[in-house]
Amino acid sequence: MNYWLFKSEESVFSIGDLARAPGKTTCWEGVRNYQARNFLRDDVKKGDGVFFYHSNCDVIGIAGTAAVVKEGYPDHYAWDGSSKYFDARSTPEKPVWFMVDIKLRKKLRRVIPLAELRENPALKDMKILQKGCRLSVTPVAKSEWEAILRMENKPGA
DNA sequence: GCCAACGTTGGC
DNA sequence: GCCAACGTTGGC
Repeated sequence: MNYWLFKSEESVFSIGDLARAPGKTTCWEGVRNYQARNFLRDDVKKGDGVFFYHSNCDVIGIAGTAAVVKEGYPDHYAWDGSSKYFDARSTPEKPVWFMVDIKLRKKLRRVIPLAELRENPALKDMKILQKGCRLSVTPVAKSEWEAILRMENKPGA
């Protein structure tokens, strides 16, 4: 059982969108970075915990939690010519890109802002907080997972 | 295999 | 909108 953080631009797909999705479940399509692809293909397992992170928006931070309900499988948007995620290098025979399915566990009572995450000493080694980290899928340590969940009810603490 | 140019990400 | 940091591309 591992933990992850998935980034999403709030205006593209938000925690609210996930809550409204059928079965509160969505596939995590469109990851087009090899390092993130490797995580999705090889390491993200059913039952793993996922932090849902809003990027590029007013309140940047962790908006909710989700669980992996389906392990890595080919991202078929890559071979859909009409998709913005199309990539001719990927075929059904030799898929290049992979995705998983996640299901909403819960929307947090507040978005835990990035600035607060940075202030928490328990999170100083967290991947997402490292300078220049642009990976959209990153591992989260168990201690980090628990520390963040404790922040939900402690605004400004 | 090097590396400059370019495109993208994402916080601010 | 700006710009730093990063990943990818492609010429050599």
